[in-house]
Amino acid sequence: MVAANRSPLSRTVIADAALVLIEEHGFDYLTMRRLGENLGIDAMSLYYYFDNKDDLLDAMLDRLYDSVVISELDAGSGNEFASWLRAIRRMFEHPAAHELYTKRVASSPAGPRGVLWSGTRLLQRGLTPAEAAKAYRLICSFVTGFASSSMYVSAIAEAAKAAPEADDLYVSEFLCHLQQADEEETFEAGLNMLATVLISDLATVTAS
Amino acid sequence: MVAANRSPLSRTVIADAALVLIEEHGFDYLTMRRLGENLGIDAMSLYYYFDNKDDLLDAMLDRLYDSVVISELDAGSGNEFASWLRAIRRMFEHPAAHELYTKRVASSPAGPRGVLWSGTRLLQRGLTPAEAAKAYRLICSFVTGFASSSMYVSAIAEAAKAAPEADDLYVSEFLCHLQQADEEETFEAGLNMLATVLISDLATVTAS
DNA sequence: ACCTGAACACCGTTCAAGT
DNA sequence: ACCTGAACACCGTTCAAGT
Repeated sequence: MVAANRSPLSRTVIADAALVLIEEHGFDYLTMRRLGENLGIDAMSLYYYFDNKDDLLDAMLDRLYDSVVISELDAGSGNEFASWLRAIRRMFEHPAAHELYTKRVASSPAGPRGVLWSGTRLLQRGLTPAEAAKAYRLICSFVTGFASSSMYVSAIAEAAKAAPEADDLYVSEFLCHLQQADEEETFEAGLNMLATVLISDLATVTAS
Repeated sequence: MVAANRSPLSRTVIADAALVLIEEHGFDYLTMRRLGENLGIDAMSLYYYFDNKDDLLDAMLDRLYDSVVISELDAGSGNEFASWLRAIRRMFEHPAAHELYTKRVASSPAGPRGVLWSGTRLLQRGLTPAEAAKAYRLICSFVTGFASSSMYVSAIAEAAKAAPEADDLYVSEFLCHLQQADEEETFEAGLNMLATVLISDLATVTAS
């Protein structure tokens, strides 16, 4: 019989608990010991479910990816690709996402899943494999880069205001716009640019 | 008199030594204790030069930025901005760059330096402050995102080959192209796209 | 099958003390 | 001014042992 005061444990349950822990206290708060305590078990019991901490991180990233695919796809609308990219951007708003992604995407099952999904969509749109690869590379760079830079542009712009160059009126206005700009609007502008150049007319970019 | 068997210490000398340590052994190898040993001093002496480890990391990122600006600028060629972006991409080839950038760019002096430099260039090209802010956001997203994804695309594509979807001929060709594509050529395609859309004709993207 | 507890080899950091 | 060494409060992980 399972103890009444806690749900039965599994890799998924533990990974989700770890994500919540980070939501509440930040990435560095997550330690095996604290996670164990939070789940009501000895920290070392976690090694029954995971080989090591990296294995846990991989599972966490995979859970984040799950939440994207399940919730966001309005499949068949003809624009699933764009809405998937928007969902990825939103995924990166989770305080764990960026660190998990850069550290573990190469080893988590989430990595292949993302590439295969995107690649398939691009090929369906009629791109050749070579074009699709180049398009994927540019799109993925923009989306992940945009998401990461979201986290610190505002702080950097704030710090830059103290520099002597910021006495210049245009420069200081530039910095203000950097802080106040609507993230979603800017992201859409980027998607727009990518769609225009890559999908309907990739050849002009491809031809070096 | 300074001991003959080592150069006099300073923040700069120590930060450079830390960068070398990472080049040789990877990011996680860098600990205060190992860095101290490597410099021939007690690890705790490092706290005479740095408030804490984050302070050291900030200094390291600033040193990486230094190497970019000094070496790469063919100023006055009319295309300093593009060559600066290329130099940033090359900076990210240093095994410490990505981790330092994402962790510390918000607090290192390198952050403001980069924003001010880029902003000034964009304004000189005749963009309004609002246009320059949007352009900076998109360019910065692409350049940093491209640099980070360079580190793992190939590994992800390799892993994806094992998935059942990769039995499809087009998909497997797509994955091969992803691994074999010339990084520099793809990066140039991205720069090209940004320059075309943002700098000579930003308005069409800006107008939502 | 699932969990515990002691133990090991590390961390970053503080502080009083040395030259 | 520059450096040391002991000490503190942590880490991740292993392993033999318990139920």
